[in-house]
Amino acid sequence: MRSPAELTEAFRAHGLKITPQRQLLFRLMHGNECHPTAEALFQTASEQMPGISLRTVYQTLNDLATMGELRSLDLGTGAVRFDPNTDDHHHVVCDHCNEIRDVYVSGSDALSISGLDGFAVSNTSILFNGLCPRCTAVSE
Amino acid sequence: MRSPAELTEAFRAHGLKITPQRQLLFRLMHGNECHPTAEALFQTASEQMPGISLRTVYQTLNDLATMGELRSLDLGTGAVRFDPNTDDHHHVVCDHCNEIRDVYVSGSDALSISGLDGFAVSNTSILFNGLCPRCTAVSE
DNA sequence: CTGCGAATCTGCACACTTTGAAGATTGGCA
DNA sequence: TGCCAATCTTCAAAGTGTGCAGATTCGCAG
Ligand SMILES: [Mn+2]
Ligand SMILES: [Mn+2]
Ligand SMILES: [Zn+2]
Ligand SMILES: [Zn+2]
Repeated sequence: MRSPAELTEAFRAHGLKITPQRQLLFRLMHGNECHPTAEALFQTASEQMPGISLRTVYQTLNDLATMGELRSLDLGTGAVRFDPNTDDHHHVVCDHCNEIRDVYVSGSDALSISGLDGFAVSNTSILFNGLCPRCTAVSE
Repeated sequence: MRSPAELTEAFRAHGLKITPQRQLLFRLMHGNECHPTAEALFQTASEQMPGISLRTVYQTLNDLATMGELRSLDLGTGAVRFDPNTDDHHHVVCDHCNEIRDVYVSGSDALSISGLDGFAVSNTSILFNGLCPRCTAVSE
């Protein structure tokens, strides 16, 4: 996802309005590495802008995802998560505390895969589940 | 997942009761390759047993999943899907009609992965998205 | 073959996430 | 400055899944 300044330019270029709500979300998402849910962003946003609505958070995040500025991820944690990192990468989820980290995988072209016959695959995602370092330490 | 007869035995052995509802679901799931949702199974079950409740379908499927007789899958299609195939395998989902097929992947030990440091990974799932043969044909 | 009691089933309420729709507000331009 | 389409807020509702209470029934003891 581009910087708040660049996004502001891009929005203007597309004839979209620059509202304080959008600018706030640009800032909150830029460089955000914690893969927040809309609800989590709403909480944070509400501190800086009391009265902002959850609906607007959803709307803006979905718009940004449609524009390709961020990815929306269903990692099986109940709510969709939003990721400004649009690199080709994957994720690992802690089954205990839901912490999420980026995972980079290479060499996947060496996999031998059967069952995709006839399918036009447009996306491949690898999801790792387990316990994060903290939760591993606690539970032993 | 084992056969309805074997499951009946296993249930008895665990002190669980054999009810017509459970037996019906044993039959509906055995060898079922379409990865149905609880709601879909409820529809089918209702034809053969009018009055069966959706709650019981959920309950029974979850019990079977807990026993390891079937896997519950979140493939991002909105509702959890149930799979009597407990082999180590993955899935491809058609983004247009939601058809799901099994995918077998080997050679994943040759992948080079970074970002899992400290995580105790207990499960890895690969999800392919795209268009099934039928939907590919239609949309061209 | 009964009858009992614990397990199960049903029906309903509710939590949670996300979206639809209508009316109020406002950014951007004339 | 004023207009108006775009945006925001608010509220209702769809869709999935679970908790709970009371009705039913399976499995066994007598
Ligand atoms: Mn990420
Ligand atoms: Mn499968
Ligand atoms: Zn953790
Ligand atoms: Zn299809």
